[in-house]
Amino acid sequence: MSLREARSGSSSPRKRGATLADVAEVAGVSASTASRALNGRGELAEATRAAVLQAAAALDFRPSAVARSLRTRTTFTVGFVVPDVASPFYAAALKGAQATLEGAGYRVMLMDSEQTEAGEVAALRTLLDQRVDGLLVATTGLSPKRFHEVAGGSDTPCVFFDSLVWRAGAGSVALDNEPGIRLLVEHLAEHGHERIAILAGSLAETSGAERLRAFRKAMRRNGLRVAAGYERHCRWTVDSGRAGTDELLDLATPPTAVVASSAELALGCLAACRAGGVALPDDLALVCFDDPYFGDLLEPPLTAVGYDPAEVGRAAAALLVESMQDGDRPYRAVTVPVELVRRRSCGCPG
Amino acid sequence: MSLREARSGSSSPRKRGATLADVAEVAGVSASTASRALNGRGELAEATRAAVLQAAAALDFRPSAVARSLRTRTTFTVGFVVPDVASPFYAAALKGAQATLEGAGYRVMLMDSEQTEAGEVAALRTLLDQRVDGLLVATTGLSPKRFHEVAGGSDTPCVFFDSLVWRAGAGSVALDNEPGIRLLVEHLAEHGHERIAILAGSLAETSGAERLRAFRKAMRRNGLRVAAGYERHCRWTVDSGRAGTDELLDLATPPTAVVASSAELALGCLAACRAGGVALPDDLALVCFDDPYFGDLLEPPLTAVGYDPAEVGRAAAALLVESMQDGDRPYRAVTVPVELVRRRSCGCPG
DNA sequence: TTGTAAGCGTTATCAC
DNA sequence: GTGATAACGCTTACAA
Repeated sequence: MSLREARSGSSSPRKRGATLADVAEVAGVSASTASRALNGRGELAEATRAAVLQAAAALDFRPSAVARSLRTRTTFTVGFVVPDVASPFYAAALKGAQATLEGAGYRVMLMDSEQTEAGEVAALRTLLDQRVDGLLVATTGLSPKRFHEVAGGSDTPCVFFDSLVWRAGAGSVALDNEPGIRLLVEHLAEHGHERIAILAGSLAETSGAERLRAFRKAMRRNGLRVAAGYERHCRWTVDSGRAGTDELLDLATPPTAVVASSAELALGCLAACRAGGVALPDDLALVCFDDPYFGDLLEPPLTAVGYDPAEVGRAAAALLVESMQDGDRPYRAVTVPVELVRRRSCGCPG
Repeated sequence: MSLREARSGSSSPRKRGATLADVAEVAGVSASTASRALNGRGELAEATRAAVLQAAAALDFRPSAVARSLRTRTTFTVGFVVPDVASPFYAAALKGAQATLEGAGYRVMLMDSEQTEAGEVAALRTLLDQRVDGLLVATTGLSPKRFHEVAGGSDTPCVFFDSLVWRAGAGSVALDNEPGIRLLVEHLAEHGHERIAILAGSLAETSGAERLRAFRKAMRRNGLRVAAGYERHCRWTVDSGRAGTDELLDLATPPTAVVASSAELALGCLAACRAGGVALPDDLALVCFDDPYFGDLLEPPLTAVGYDPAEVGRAAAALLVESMQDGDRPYRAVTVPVELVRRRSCGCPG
C-alpha cells in the first residue's frame, strides 16, 4: 500500500475534490444533514454538526459553486461589460464595483466589448448563458430594441453606468455631463476664448452624445458660435484624439481652445500639439471632461472636470445589489457630481 | 386566452428560460438527440437536426453553462488575480489576457487582491470553489508553502505573471527585471550620477525583490555604492512613492538621481518634487521601470524601461491555455523583453 | 440514427 | 433531528 490510501476503498477520499457525499460518509450522516450542518440551516444536534465540520475540515472540503448554482438557480456572479478595461476610468469603476459586489458576496465576470456593438452583444449573451445574477454595463450604444432582443428574454437585473440604454434596465449611474461641459466652456469663455472646438467621443453613447449637446448649448448660452469643422467626432482613443486635433489645427482658422470629451482624447490632443510644435496653453487652450489621476503631472497640467470614477462603480454596484435582492424596485437614476479642477492647460496660472 | 400561451399547457415554453427538454419536446425528439444536434456530435438525420435547430431558435434556447459545467466538469472560465486592477500595467495585462482567452473560448473571472496576502488567498479560494479551469495570477508574494496549501488540493493549472511563486504553477511570464534595471542605472551613470537612490516596490513580490537586487548589482558593477537610506522600501502606490521621495529629499546628503521601481512610484516622486520645488531633472534625475502610456506627456517626460504590458497578459494566457488543454506539459518560463526609452527626466535633451 | 438512463454535486421537500 | 428522494439542466455511455 502506498502512502496514499488505496483508491478503491469506498470510504477513502478521492485524490481530487472531496464531495459533500464524502464528507457525509466520513461524518457518518446523510448528505442532507451534512449540507445543513455546513450551511447552518435547520436545527442540528451539536454533536452532529461538530462531526460534519470536522469531517469537512479533514477532507478539506470545498463545496462546488457550480453544483450549488445549478440547484439554487443563483450564481452570485455579476457580469461587468465595458468598452475598454484598459481605460483608467473603466478600470477604476471596475475596482469600485468589485469592492461593493464582493462585500455583498458576489463575484465578477468581466467582458470587454472593444467599443463595438457586436462585442457588447456577444458579451451579454455569454454572461446571460452563464446565468449571472446581474449585469453592470457601460454600453457602447445599443438601441433599446437590440438590448431587449438580447437581454429581454431573461429578467436578469441590469444597471447601466457611464453610458445608458434609454429606458432599459433596473437603474443607471451617469456623470453630470451637462453641468460638467458647461463648467468647461464657461471657464474657457472667462479666459476670453471665442473660437472653441470640441473633440467629441462616440455619439452612439449617451455620454458622448450628451457632452456634445451640452457643448452646443453652453456655447449658445455664452453667445458663442461653433465654427464649421469645430466639432470633431472621435472614437474614445488617444489616437483618435490626436487625429482630431491635427484636423483642427489644419483648419484655415483653427480654434484657440479645445474641449476634450474624455481623458484619452485630451491625451491625444496633447500629443498632437507636442508633435506639431503648438504651445499649450498659449497657442491652444485645452480642457477635459474627466480628470485622470495623473492629470496634474502632465505638461501642461490639465484643467479638467473631475469626479471619483470608483464611486461610479460603487454606486452602480449598490443599485444592482439592491435590485438583485429585491426584484421589483422602481427604476433609479443616480448621477455623480463633478467639479472643475483648474490647472494650467486652460491658461490659468500654474 | 391571453397573448401568451396558457402556462399550464405541457408543451408551452415557460416564461423564462427554455431548457433542453423543452427544445426536445417541441422538436419531437429526446433530450440526448437534441443535445447532439445542438453540439454537432454524432451522426444525425438531417431532418432531425433541422427540427431541433428550428425548435431551439423558436424557443430562443440558451443552454445553461452552469448545468453544462456540472456535467462536463469544466467551466471554460479562468480566474485572474492581480494586486490592483486600477493600475495601468495590470489593466493592460488583463486586457491582453482577455483577448487571448476569449479567442480560445474562455471567460475570465476577476479578483483584486488589494495587495494583501489575505486578499489573494481569499481570491484563490473563491476561484477554486468556482471550479475555474485555470488561474492567471500576479502574486503579492505568497510563499510556495502557502500557495500549495491553498491551491495544492486541486490540480488547476496556474500561470504566474509579473510576480511569481517560486517553483509553483505550470509556467510563468516575467519581465526582464535585471536587464531593465541595469539599463536604467547605467544610463544614470553615463549622465555622471553617483548618488543614486531607489524607490523599491514590495519585496515580498519577485518583481520588487528582483529589481532591488538588480539595482545593487548594477551599482556595484558601475563602481558605485548605495549610500545609507538610499533604498526606500515602498508599496506599489503613488502615495508610497511620494513619501519615499520626501524621505530621500530630507536626507543630509540627498541623491542626485532616483530609480523608481514602477510607474506609480515614479508618479509619486514627480508629485513630491513638484510639491517640494525640486526641479527635474536638474535637481534630481528620475528614471523608471515601466513606461506608462502617458509617459511622454508628463513633465518632465519620463525616461523609462518600457515593454508591452498587454503582451505580458497575452503570453501568460497562451501558456495557460496550453496547459489547460494539454494537462502535463513541462514548466515554461517566458520573459518579456524590455527597452530603454530616453526622454527628459534623466537629463537627456528633450 | 435515436432513445433510455445514469450522473455531475448540491439543496429542498418530505417523511420518519 | 435526520434521512430518503427528487430535482436543477445538461452530456454521454449503452441499448435498441
